[in-house]
Amino acid sequence: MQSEPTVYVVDDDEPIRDSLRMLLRSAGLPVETFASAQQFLAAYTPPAPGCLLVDVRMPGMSGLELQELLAARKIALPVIIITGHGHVAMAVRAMKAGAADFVEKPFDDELLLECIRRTLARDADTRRRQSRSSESTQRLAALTPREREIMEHLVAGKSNKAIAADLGISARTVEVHRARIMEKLEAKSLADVVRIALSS
Amino acid sequence: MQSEPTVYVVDDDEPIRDSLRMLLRSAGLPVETFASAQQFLAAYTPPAPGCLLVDVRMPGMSGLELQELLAARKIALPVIIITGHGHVAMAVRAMKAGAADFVEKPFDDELLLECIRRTLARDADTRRRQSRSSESTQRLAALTPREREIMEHLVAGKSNKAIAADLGISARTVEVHRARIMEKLEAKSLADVVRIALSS
DNA sequence: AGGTCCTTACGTACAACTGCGTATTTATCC
DNA sequence: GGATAAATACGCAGTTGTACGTAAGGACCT
Repeated sequence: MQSEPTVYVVDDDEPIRDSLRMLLRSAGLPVETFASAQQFLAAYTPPAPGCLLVDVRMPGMSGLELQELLAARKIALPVIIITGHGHVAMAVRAMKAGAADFVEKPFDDELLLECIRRTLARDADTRRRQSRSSESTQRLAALTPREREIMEHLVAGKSNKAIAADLGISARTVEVHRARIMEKLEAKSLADVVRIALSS
Repeated sequence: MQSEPTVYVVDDDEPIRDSLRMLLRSAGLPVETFASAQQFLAAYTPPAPGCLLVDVRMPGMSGLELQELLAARKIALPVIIITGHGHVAMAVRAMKAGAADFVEKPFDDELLLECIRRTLARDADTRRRQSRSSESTQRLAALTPREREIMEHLVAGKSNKAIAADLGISARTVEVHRARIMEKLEAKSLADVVRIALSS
């Protein structure tokens, strides 16, 4: 069960949270608001799609720290940084750290919405791509160590005979493993196997 | 013959050009300076490696415009933007447009050097990766239309027979094409063909 | 007229796929 | 402890797929 793409707003200033919630809701976007990075982290269950709208200056964990923490945990939720007193160095740092955008307060409602929509669209796109590759990863995980070993030889372009010689086993055994690999990967041809092995 | 990675400095202010040239030369980095974007464009021969150090505010073409022009021409030279009077929106725009960094004047010499070294290192890395993929592209370009068509069927996992049936030709012809494909791509196995076809 | 491309047949040799049968080891569950 | 499943291993035989040498014809472009 995967949830709907949601805009997660994290800001310690309640009036701002409320106004953002109104703005986003009126634009038809699902919103959840949090008063701190900790609250957000407690509630967010990866890898729910959407994007994060976070203020830089907050008691406890700052927006930039939250961004870095998500990156360290390999959570690919795009982050839009909002700031009241931003300067260039901070913006550059955030963007280099992978922020989707960096917006100064006071912001124009329409521009912010536009920016959020673009970010959500890119996130959806990224997730579509990743779901395909994670499907490959899952199938690969179903292989036994021996099968994986033989698959690597296959992808390297070796013949069954050569693999058998390399591993000191009979060609027949390689064939059996090969058949199992094709079955587990749902591959109908060697080309499929190579594609799946490379796409993980 | 490929040139050495060079730092291309573009700034209309001569004292700054000179001081940057001194700084970079003393750091052992090859430098070329230009007074305008046009001068740089006239002298730069893609895809020479290195990085571009460019001021935002210049008569004629601005640094940001130059950056966009390079992107439009698909010239992958990393760009470091320098500015005297930058603001956050400009920095964000430059970074979103793919700038490697965005530095405010007056800058710290050591920090700038560090930033340039990182950018050069990343550029060298990117070029290594791309040279491998462009090798594939070149080989693929040597295929005739018919060979390319058959290669696509092969990569899709079809057998010679199936391809022959699809194209309404004899299996032997497919074999001949297949052999030519392997030869031109310098592939020793079907797995190699798939890899090359996917890596382009 | 020569070059490249696309096409084909015959025959030989090797490689791969499949079904069927067998066997050992290890892990897991009752 | 015994049953069961999964992983690993091997052989034979038959069918299908692939590789390659040789030889050669038609289309098209320069």
